[in-house]
Amino acid sequence: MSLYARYAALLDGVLDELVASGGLPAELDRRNVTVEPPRDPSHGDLATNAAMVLAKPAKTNPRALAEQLRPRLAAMAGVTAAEVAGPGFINLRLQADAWRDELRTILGESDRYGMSTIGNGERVNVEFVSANPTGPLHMGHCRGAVVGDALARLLAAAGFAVTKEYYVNDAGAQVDTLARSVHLRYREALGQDVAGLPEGLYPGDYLVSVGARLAAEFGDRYAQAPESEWLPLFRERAIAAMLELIRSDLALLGIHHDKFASEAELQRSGAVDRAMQVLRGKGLVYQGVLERPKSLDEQDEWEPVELTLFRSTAFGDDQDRPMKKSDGSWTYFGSDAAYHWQKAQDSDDLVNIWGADHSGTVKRVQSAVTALTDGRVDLDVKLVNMVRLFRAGEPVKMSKRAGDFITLAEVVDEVGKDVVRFMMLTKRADTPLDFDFAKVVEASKDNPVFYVQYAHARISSLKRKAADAGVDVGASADLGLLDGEELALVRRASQFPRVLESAAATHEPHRIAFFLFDLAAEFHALWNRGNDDPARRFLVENNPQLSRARLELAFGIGQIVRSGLELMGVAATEEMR
RNA sequence: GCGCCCGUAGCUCAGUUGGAUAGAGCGCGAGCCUUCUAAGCUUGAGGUCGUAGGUUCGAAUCCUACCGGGCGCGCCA
Repeated sequence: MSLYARYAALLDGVLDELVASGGLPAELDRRNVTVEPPRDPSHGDLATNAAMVLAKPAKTNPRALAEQLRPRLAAMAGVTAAEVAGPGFINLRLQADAWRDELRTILGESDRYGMSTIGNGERVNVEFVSANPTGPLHMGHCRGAVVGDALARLLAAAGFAVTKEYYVNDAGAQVDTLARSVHLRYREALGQDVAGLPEGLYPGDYLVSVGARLAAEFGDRYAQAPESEWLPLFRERAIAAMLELIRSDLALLGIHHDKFASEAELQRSGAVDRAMQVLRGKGLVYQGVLERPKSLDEQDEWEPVELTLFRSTAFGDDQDRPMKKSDGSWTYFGSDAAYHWQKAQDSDDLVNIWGADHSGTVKRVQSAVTALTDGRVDLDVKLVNMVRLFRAGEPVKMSKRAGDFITLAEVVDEVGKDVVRFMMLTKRADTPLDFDFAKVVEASKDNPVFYVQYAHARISSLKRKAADAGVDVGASADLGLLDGEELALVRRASQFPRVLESAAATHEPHRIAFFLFDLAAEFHALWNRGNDDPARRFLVENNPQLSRARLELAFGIGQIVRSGLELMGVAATEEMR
């Protein structure tokens, strides 16, 4: 258990005592009571806002309550001083040994340190990527893939039971286009002159081998046949091939989904019908005509048509949304509503990672989830903004036509999985991100990937060099030899559990990257002292005891860096090359 | 016109889900180093947190209204 959690529990006990002795009313809401490291280290090791939060419901003022709490907190184990400060904070100073104990805890718990149980085993479904199965993944998908996977790792580390899911949009018009594109490649493979690519078909070379395989299997059987004879077959084969391609692209990033859910299968199973019946039973489905869209110009044509609508306005959406088209087939939203209902069957909470261009559809799906689960399940949609690609400062030009885009595989091939993953997490998901092929592999302090990896490599180098310095890493260490400056690094590292919990709770994996950068910076600063003063090095010549203690410190920091990188899905390097 | 997101140092961005004197990197200024603990180090300046109100012990954070930017807004996916 981390030090912060331990003192939070102790504080809770003190509040219980105060309630028992009549100093505080019972039944106070303590949820907002925190035990945190003060921003300013001169304020001590820990600070609590208990007096400020509880004063009003206890019908007293913060300073008075703080004075009441102060002696009791000062008497807690390991506390050397408690002072009331500012508007009613209580600052605690701990024995220096408290941080030495925390270092022992880090080393003892190793990769379990910081793992949390706040998830309480709740089932969370994280749906991400879900790109249409019509081609390889490109950079537009990359960020969502990394953010989703990192979030899944975070939630698992925070004690949630996580399912990673991919929704395969294999029921719309796009997969028919895919099938026709493959049919063209199939005829091409048979030696027919297809005379250029018709408008609207997918041009990518990745379909050539799919067509060739079909030619090898079926010969010219479908070359002249009417579309109705080959379309379903070609569609099925093409989708399977594209999913294989997508899976291998994701594998390049170390990403593996637990479940691939098919939209077509969902429709065939009748689940979409059932979802609509449920909504109809709640009076939320009706036949109606939508207003003319506001985005249309005066001269644009528009025919009012009666449609099957879901009353999403009852849940805060701007307008009701069609579930069925006028031809009787399902809209994308109709399927999606049922799909989310399906996910909600065995989930307590849902998370979707979507491109920011889908922001307009969030509310209708949330409305459907609320309606179908009677509010039991919450859907959080994380919107992921675009990645702008640069080469040494120059924007990489990409035209949508002719399949001229940078694929995920190309990027991973050029800079490596770990660099891609780390960079995708260096900004909040909902803001645009610049990705410069030159900068992300630069070996300098400006490059956060390098900077964090470098810290870990330095620590790993100590392991290799210890023997040369006559230090036995197996021997016991006297952590009493660590000074305040060194213990400050432990203080920083010990915030890892709190960072993990907040990142998991807010669904914001980038917080881990920022924490690791700060920790690495503080570590490098301490390391650099050794440049001027050899006595400040981690391995001190002719002083195995001191070296031993400092090694423990370094290894503890290394453990946190490793754990953090693991959450991001980034390998910790042992050596820089 | 409506909805969502964003607005924090010259630039790119964090900000512990309402806490104390708002942080980091780049850039800029000033020193230092020329090394094998390597791909520099130390330090300084730089802010009406878009604007104006409100909520309260306390607001960059929550509410309202404006200003500015992005995305979206037929039965597409």
